[in-house]
Amino acid sequence: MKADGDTVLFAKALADETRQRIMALCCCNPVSVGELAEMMDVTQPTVSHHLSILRNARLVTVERRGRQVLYQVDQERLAKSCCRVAEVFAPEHPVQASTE
Amino acid sequence: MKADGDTVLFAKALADETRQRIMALCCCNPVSVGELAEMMDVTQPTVSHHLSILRNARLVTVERRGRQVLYQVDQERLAKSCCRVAEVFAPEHPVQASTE
DNA sequence: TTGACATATTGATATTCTTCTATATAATCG
DNA sequence: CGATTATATAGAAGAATATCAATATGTCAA
Repeated sequence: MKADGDTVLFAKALADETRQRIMALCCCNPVSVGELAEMMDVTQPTVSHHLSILRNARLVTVERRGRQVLYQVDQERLAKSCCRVAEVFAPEHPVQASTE
Repeated sequence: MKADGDTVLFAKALADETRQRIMALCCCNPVSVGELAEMMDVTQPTVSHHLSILRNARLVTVERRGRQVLYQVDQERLAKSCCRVAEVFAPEHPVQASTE
């Protein structure tokens, strides 16, 4: 398997401490933007900005609930991206089964 | 498993197209800095700079051979880092066995 | 429709990162 | 040692990114 833009997009989306904190907070249940901003020491626009990057990399799912917008990590997608990175850069390492 | 600086360091090291190309070129056999620079359209200092970042994240191993320095992806370390990311941010996803 | 609330977008600023040229360090050979 | 080759480091310029305040957009309730 060869590298392509996907692996770069994925790594860039992951390559920020604030984004990783956001992802840790909404890895296992939907969380609103406001809740995220409140739990972290950054402003709401900053959270929105990071969420848009995560959305772009398809690492989160979005669900509107009234006036709130709930975000949650797309665990399957994230796990697949991780596997893909391993397949590309560590192809000889004994590893989980590929999905292709 | 909780996130820590390691996952950020790992993602940042991976988050550059040039570095991913370097890693693809030396994923499966040792390659010298000069060879890398020649195969890519960047200068030798640029390659050295990126290699130092990869070294810092322990994603490559280094071996001196005469005056050349050979770099190679540490596949085991890379695969483990990938698994760790999946464990942290997709803990509920059915996945490869953890090493701890 | 108006007012209140939740999120997204804009624009500005500061920081971080990538890349280059120039130079230093390290190793080998005559 | 001095010359040559290979890699690393330093310093600077430009691009990309993170963050904030201000504001726009969208949604609900009265």
